[in-house]
Amino acid sequence: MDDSTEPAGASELPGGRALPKTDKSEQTRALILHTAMRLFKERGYDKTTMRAIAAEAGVSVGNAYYYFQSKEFLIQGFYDRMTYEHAADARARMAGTKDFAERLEIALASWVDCAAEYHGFASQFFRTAADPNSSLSPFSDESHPARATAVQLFREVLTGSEIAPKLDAELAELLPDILWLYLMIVVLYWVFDRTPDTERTREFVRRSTPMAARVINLSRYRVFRPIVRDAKGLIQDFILPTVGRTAGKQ
Amino acid sequence: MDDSTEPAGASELPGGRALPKTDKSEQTRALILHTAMRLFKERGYDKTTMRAIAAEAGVSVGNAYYYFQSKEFLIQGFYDRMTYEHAADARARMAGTKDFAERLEIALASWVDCAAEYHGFASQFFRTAADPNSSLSPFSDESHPARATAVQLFREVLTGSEIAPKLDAELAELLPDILWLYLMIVVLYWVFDRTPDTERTREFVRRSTPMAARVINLSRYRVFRPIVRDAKGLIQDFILPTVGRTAGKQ
DNA sequence: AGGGGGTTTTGAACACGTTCGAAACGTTGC
DNA sequence: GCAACGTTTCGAACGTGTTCAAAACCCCCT
Repeated sequence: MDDSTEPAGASELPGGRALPKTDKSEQTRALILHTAMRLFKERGYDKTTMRAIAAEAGVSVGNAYYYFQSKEFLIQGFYDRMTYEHAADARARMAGTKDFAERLEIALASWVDCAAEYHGFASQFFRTAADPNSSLSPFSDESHPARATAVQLFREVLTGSEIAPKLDAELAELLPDILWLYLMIVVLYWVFDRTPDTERTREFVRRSTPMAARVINLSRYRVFRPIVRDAKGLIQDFILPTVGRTAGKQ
Repeated sequence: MDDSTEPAGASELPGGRALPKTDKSEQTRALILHTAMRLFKERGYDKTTMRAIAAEAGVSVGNAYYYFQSKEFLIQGFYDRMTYEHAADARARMAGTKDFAERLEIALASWVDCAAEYHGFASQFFRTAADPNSSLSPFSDESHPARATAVQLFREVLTGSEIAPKLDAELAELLPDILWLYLMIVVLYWVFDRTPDTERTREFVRRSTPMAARVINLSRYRVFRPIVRDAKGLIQDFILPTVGRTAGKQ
């Protein structure tokens, strides 16, 4: 419900964002971001002009650009925050559950819920996120913190479930990243979803998670060894490196 | 090597493009498109201004807009054409091959080859293609012809192979669309690929096609019945409808 | 009090996609 | 020849994202 007022430094990336010289500048920054998010929700991304944001926030256009490299960058802050909120919400919701499929479903459903209010303009900036050169791309270096947070969540989805100990260690290592990719697919589905309250995406999650869980479960059996080994190799060699290898770090 | 001079009507969609009143206007249209493509290749999409295109083509900006609804629409023509060329090239290349995995690999490798010269600016307009509201989206109605062409190609990849008759009929029905989705993943990979000559994507294709073929092969065995059935249901109910159901049409 | 240095803020100016009313052109019928 | 009408072409003007040099502000030092 309430946005605003960044976790203060939590999402301050040393690499790209504006330099926070710590004082009321942080307040201005928050004000601008807050105003922008409100207008985005009210009118959509494209229809919200930088001039409108500045005017509404009571600052000059130039000032907005002092804090945010570009209009797109206004989104990164919100993106980080949502990831963080999602992780917290998902953890809380799956606390009492041990079943892997259920945990996975909860984690994904939680994302859909957290993102719900932004669905209106999500597609408009999804375009930007799809640009490989954009720092908004989920694969970019700038998105690394958010990605790491999400991957960590999926690690917990796994380790908190009863199938965790039964899995091949190497596969268990890869799974969090793979599940994150799975989330990316759900996000893609969600962006394109035009049904009321994105009901179709929710249904998609309900239907697909048990199957995903089943596949992972089956991977333990002897018959599947060769194919699982190949799949692992493929993902390890071709997918994760491109995606910004989170695996193997801490 | 040579672009230009649209197949004359071949890619004229009744829905969206400019109305060709048949005469030298078609020539102007082609001139503009041709010039645009050249400049895109030379300088990239973003760095090519409409003014530059118009100037270079020796027409006014307004004239360019008379033929093309927007800068993005300049791309659709080329997109259609490439799809067409790809289908032709792939067919020729896999003519003598019966092995499914090989045919699949050829079809995908052919795409990478056909797209090679556009890789430079592909990522810049890929952004637009990722917008669900854009007609450039591979899932949009406007892209339906191109999609249908590609799906048809994959149908032939399948029917021309020796495993075709052994497959469950229902699955065989779905496979062309699924393989097209596979191509979309390759495209995604390719867009993000920064290696010289997109060598990594080529390697990805070489490595992933045999595995895909193996999975499809395995689907015939009894043990996998339930999971294959679920997967089929999932794709049929949730993926294809969203994607613009080509399946079931002729 | 007065400077000096960094930080923050400003708004005019720029570039580019796009629009639009009007002009030029071409064809057809007289 | 010319008038009428649809098609094509033009280019000035608009809206918007972004830049930049200068001003305002703030805090510390002397």
